[in-house]
Amino acid sequence: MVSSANLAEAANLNPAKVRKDLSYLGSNGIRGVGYDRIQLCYEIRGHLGLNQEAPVVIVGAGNLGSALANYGGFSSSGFYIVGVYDLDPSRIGTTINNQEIQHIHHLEADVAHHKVTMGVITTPPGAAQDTADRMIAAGIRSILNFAPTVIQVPEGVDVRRVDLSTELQILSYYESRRPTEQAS
Amino acid sequence: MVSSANLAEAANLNPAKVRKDLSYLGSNGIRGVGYDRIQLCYEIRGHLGLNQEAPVVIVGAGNLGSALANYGGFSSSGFYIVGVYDLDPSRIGTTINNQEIQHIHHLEADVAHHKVTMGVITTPPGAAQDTADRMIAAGIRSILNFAPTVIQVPEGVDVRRVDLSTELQILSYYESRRPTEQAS
DNA sequence: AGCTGTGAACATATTCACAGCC
DNA sequence: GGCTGTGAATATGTTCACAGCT
Repeated sequence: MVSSANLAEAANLNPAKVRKDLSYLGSNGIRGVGYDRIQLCYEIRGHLGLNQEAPVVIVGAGNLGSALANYGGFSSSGFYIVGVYDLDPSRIGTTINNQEIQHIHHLEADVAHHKVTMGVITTPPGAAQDTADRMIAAGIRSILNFAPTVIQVPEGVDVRRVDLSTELQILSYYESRRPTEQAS
Repeated sequence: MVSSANLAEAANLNPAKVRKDLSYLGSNGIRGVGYDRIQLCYEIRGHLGLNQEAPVVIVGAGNLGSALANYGGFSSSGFYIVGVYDLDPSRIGTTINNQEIQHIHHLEADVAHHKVTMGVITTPPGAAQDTADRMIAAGIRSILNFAPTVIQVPEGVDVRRVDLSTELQILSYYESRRPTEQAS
């Protein structure tokens, strides 16, 4: 069992906020006792839609694509990597994390067969738009774009662009605002 | 020149919010006209601390470390990569993006010499804590941790943990909430 | 005329504080 | 006794609306 005070401390939050937020998932705490960890995890994962495995494809088997295919948290968060695709013949047929890299022309059939709705773009910037077009034509409706390019998509397709340098900028912002530690 | 209405449209925001936010940087718009793009960029970059180059080190020259070292936006956002470090002899001496990968034992001297305050951890999870300890001992005060591990740091050191699967989870959440498109 | 800067109005988020249950 | 669930109180964030400058 875990109390709202425990959770609040771990997350640097106010206990009342923890309780109020959890109450939106339906009341699953026990008064005088706290929350059951197992049930709570299940409840939260359910609300986030992580209890059923979602199939994804990764296009671009460079360093970033390989890193994602290997990323432990990726598969453990309820995602199932249907395939990793590339154009470069020297990469095709090699394996990353037991995934054989496929030629991009396998994309359409795989997406259809596994009913894939989400795609990850880890290509060089120049290839990102073409990749997105191809994904969308194949039936993908949600795209995670790691390429440093803004891609155009039709109405109804959802894109999230992730810029890896943003986090460093945030860190740097706090770093630049530190009170200068000076001997007095 | 660009108006708050232009910016608001591009960012999917209310014009008043744009104006209010920009007003916190000091009033640099011209009434009846708008904001000067050049000056605005300069002003914003200045406030974010991106006008001076900040030195960073990357420890872990695997796929993710390599991807970061190559990442265009990384260096163009005002960061200067002092060095990329690893333990694996087969990686040391190879180059990524004109950076020769160094043995980790060069870390301390490089951090001191370039007055590095920020470090990026892209090691396997098992090595993350040791890496952090070593960075902190060398004088680093802000750490960006891509390894899927929670690391312990002393008071006064700032850590940001980045989980690459979080963005996919967010995308997946919206995907799961889509109104089901059904022929009527 | 057209757009900024900003107080006032409104909306949303967080915290308090306590009744209710175990 | 101890912890949840939640209305009421407070704090924060957003938008309106308009005076004031160019």
